Amino acid sequence: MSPETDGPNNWERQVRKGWLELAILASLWQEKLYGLDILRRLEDHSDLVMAEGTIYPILSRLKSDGLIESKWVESDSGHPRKYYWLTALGRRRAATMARYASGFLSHITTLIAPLLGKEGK
Amino acid sequence: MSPETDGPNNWERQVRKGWLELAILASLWQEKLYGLDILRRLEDHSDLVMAEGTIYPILSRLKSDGLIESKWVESDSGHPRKYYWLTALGRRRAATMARYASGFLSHITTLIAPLLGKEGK
DNA sequence: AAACATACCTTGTAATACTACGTATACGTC
DNA sequence: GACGTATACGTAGTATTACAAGGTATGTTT
Repeated sequence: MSPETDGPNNWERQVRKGWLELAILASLWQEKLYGLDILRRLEDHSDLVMAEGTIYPILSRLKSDGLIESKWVESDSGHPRKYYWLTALGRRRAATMARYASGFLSHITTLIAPLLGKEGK
Repeated sequence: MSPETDGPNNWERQVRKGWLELAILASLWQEKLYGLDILRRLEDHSDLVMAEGTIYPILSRLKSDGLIESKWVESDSGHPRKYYWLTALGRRRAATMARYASGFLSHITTLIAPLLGKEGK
């Protein structure tokens, strides 16, 4: 067992937290998607893995905040799906969040740069 | 009042969360610092503003995890200060976290890139 | 010795996401 | 047409994180 694995990925989880809302809005930037689809895409393309019990409450919150809208759609392969898309407000908010996040990412990048060089392993 | 300021900076807070531990470890990478000093430096150089009630519990946690050590030091300008520095384990952990964070930052950057271009204001 | 400044610390609370479970619809197969 | 399975959505309870608000201790200034 790796010596670094004892308190195992608590901090990984911590760092991933808080980005889910923005990630969901970003997923809907170009296309309408349904819940599990958003989840799978983020899992495939990003490091953002979230449980079903996580995404649905967030989608509810986003909807009640007026950032997204939804509609039930019958599916070819059985079982209906609830598709979501951005409202005008949601689109503006997503862009604003992205700009803020971008600045934040720069700060963090600068902050941790020294720790990425040679490291006395 | 800006039209975007209604649900005000909940999401900003959200995005900042989770990075505090790494930010504190990064602050201690080169030098020993005391609590309020860490807080002020992060406020000046990064976007990471945290309350006193936030930093001390984190410092306690980091210490009980064996990532940092501390020592009281008398100050010239009155009132003693508690200086913190990284342990060997803390240094390894900080480097590991930084590598993980770096990868994560890339994913997020890619994810939000489309939202940063021209935006239908 | 009273007022102020610095620094550290603690208690209670709100928000976020997770685990675990429950519900609904449709398909296949016998 | 009943049963098992797969897909998709949803909820209740819980743990963690950070914050707001307040408290303690030391030293300086007047």
